[in-house]
Amino acid sequence: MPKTWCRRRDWTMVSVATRCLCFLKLLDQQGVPIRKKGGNSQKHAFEILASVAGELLQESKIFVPPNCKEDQQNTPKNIVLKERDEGQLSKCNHSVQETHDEKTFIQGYHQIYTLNKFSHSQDRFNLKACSSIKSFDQSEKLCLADQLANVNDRNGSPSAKIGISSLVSGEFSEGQFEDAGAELSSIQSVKSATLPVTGSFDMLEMDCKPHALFCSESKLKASLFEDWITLGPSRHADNIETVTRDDDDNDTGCTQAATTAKAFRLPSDVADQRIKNLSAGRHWRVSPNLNGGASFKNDGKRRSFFHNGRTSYTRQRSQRISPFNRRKLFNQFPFSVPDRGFQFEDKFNSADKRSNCDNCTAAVGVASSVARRHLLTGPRGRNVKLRIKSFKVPELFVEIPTSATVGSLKRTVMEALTTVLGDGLHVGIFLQGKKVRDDSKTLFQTGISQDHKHRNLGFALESRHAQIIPPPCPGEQGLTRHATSLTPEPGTSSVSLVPPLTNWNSGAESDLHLVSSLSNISADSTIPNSQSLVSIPAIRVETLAVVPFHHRPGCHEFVQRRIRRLFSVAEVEALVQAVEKLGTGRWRDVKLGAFDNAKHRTYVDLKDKWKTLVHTARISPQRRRGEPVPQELLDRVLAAHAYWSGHQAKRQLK
DNA sequence: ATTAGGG
DNA sequence: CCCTAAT
Repeated sequence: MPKTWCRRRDWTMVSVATRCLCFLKLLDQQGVPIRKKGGNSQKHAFEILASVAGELLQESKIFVPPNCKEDQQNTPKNIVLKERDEGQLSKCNHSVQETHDEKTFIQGYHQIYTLNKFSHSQDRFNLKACSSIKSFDQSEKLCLADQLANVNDRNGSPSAKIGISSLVSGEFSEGQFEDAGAELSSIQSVKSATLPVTGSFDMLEMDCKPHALFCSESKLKASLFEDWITLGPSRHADNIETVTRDDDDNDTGCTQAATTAKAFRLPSDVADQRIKNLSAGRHWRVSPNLNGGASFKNDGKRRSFFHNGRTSYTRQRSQRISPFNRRKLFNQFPFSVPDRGFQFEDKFNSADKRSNCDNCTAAVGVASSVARRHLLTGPRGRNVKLRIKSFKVPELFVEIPTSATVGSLKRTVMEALTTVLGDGLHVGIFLQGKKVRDDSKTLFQTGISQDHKHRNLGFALESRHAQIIPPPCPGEQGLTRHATSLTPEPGTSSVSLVPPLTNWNSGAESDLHLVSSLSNISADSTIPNSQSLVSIPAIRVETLAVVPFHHRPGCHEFVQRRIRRLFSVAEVEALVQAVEKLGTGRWRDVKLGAFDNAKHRTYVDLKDKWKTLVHTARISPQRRRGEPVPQELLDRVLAAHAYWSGHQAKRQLK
């Protein structure tokens, strides 16, 4: 029988208190006497809270409040972590999603497991998570300090400095909670775990800061631990997905440890496995090789069927992270994954909350080396040379009985692979960490053509449509069948990664040229991992979308902006005319009506332009800059604006 | 996906 | 032109 464990992945947007509650409840349900003092259970619960606190801290959902005080008696050097309130959040320009209905106050270390109703006077939670810092090493503390500083900058809260210095000086590191036990628990175990390398990466143009690595890792650790803690015979199946893996001999003991609620030591190989599984940006459930069908789903809410027939809905973590957090993390962890799962290193190949798993996040290590003599505009334009070392296939999830043969395992994996590759993938492009969706931009405009060393290009395989792949017929649903049904060129059947890529390319509609060039070349090469030098005519790549890649905070962290394109008088004229006709609230219609074939003008652009036009029309001609707009047009702008404003006001009155 | 508005 | 919030 395969080993099974559960994990919970729906914490992200829950409030601090709720999380703590959940964790504690969970412990309780698993038989850990969380309310007792001393002993392992206390330590365990504490570490859980530490894990939560660490994660929250990294997400900047909590901060060190001004009134941070030390609890002289029990916790000499307490850090008080406080959930941000709405005011602060809005200052930071993001919203708070937490529900504050569970008002919980966790008081100090010795009472940390006692959850009291938080009576009144404050509508927020305090989490004294002093010792949570304990399990962080110096680098992580630095990282946390960074984040605190960041928060600090935004909030202007001087007291966070205290927290920072304390963190950095390591004041909280040791010796405060002896009774928590000297044993390093699973947090540490997990921390030291690294992911098996499953893909190749091109680190050519990357330099990494050690502490950034630690940050990512600690974050990973937090979420991993958080997930791991739900191991065992859990009773809430609703939010838990069951993960099964086939084990080799070594795993038995480890898995047992993992499924025992009280065994908090997480063996590193289990940790590896856990991380690996956590990293499942996408899950594939492949039924045993001979009977039963493979069923895949890759919509936002995956629904997987278990052997026991239960269903489970799991939302992808990535969708639960708030925009703020997303950006925040982005800033903090230069090497974490941008939205679509471009990844630098498998170590961070986690179920990173940023990797949107709706799309097959096939990560690609790419070295963008840009040739010199280019010119994008015009037929004799320059070319951009891209070397894509490898495509990383989206994570597969395979379930197979331990009694299966190695050969059948291979076939199963291949089947899953073929399915995902045949599932109409397309290429997403990242430039400096950001994905560009505007296919109409040229490489030149997006900056791909520029020869910047620090500029990184990423390609990712993304699913074209979030549709459900019907389970194959039972029995003979092998690779060939998949290949046949899902790809235009049947029978390209060699069991390797390259042919599927080719097939997929053939099936792709847009972005086809680049992709086919790539795949053709890789297909040509005999070595699967070979590096292909691909020369792509600029014109053909024109349809590609590109996004800037992210950088580590200190360094030239410029995000590639869209190229500024001034509105010509003719465009202004068209805009004015359209707005005169349609009004100021129907920018989509304006776009469709007057700028439908101007791909680079979005309705937002038009709206913005109208805004500036109104402004321009109101200021004195001397203050206007740029290409002068005829006064006649400006007058029309003012007239139309006045008219439609009044119109809108009237409508609102009614 | 659109709209509205601040930056 | 970017970013967000709110629809």
